[in-house]
Amino acid sequence: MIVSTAWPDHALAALRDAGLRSGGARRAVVAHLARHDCCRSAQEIHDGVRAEGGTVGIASVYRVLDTLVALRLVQRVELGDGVARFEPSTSDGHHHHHVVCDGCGKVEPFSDNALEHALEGVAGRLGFAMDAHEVVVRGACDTCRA
Amino acid sequence: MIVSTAWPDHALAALRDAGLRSGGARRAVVAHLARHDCCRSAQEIHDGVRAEGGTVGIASVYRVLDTLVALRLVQRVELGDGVARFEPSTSDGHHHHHVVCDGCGKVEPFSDNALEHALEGVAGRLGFAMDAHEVVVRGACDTCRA
DNA sequence: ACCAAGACGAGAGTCGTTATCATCTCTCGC
DNA sequence: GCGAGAGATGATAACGACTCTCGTCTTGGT
Repeated sequence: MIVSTAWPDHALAALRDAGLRSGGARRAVVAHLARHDCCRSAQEIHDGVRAEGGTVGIASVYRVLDTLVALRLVQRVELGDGVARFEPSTSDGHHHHHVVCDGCGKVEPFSDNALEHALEGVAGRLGFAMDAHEVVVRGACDTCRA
Repeated sequence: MIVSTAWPDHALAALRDAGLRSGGARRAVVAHLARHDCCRSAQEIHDGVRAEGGTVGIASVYRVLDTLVALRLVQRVELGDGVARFEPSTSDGHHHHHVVCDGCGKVEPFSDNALEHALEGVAGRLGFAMDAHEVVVRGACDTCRA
């Protein structure tokens, strides 16, 4: 779950390797994502960067996120509230999923090997070359249930 | 995967049990869902009902779907394209998930016991009372890969 | 420093979804 | 069956997330 501290460098290097230039918006979005490694919406990123003095446009945020997703540097996450969220994807293939509490809206990450194995089995059985998957568990957290 | 042929009756009965009335829009949406048991968007339902001579408003479709989801008669599914889809949820607890082909957009349902067990294990470990979960597998189907 | 390609920001536009409100209809008590 | 009121419906306006467009600015190579 820990995003390597080298992630922003890795991401910027990958952008360059892809033949893309280094612009202010890209740097700002990458830096912001690196500081908040779980589930940031485009709006949150936009506001966050602005709060730190940057002047990125919301369009640029979406553009940068699009690029990062295409390069598999960022994973898009949909929690069912109509807002796409984004988080850095680690290069070592280790990733996590999310539980959402219907009561308080709290989001918590988790990872589970049995789950990953089951998904690989399913993909193989169906003749799919799985290159991504998303799991969202919904329920009531212990405090909301009390 | 097979939706019981009794689903529409079950759904209408559940609506009544919840103290709700039987209006034309509810019957039309339930009937349409029963005929297409996998992944229908609100727009598709609206168009489908209209094509059959009904006169439901799009607002009513969303309202009815909202009600059905709240009563757990219908499951909301997000495949990542910004459109919410809906399908009947069987009363016996048996449900399915979806694989989406990034190449041709084909959607296929699947179900897997190991996956369900893994999810239950995760929820228990986190202290969550899981009452729903959604899994989307993304990849290339065998024809798109060839 | 110059220049072309590319990146950027602002704002308009698109589209799925939700809220509003006046009208209609179902259900219950008579 | 009938009337009344609560609830359901449909058209439309409003909303919000996201995308497109376009003119300007920056980057990186020369």
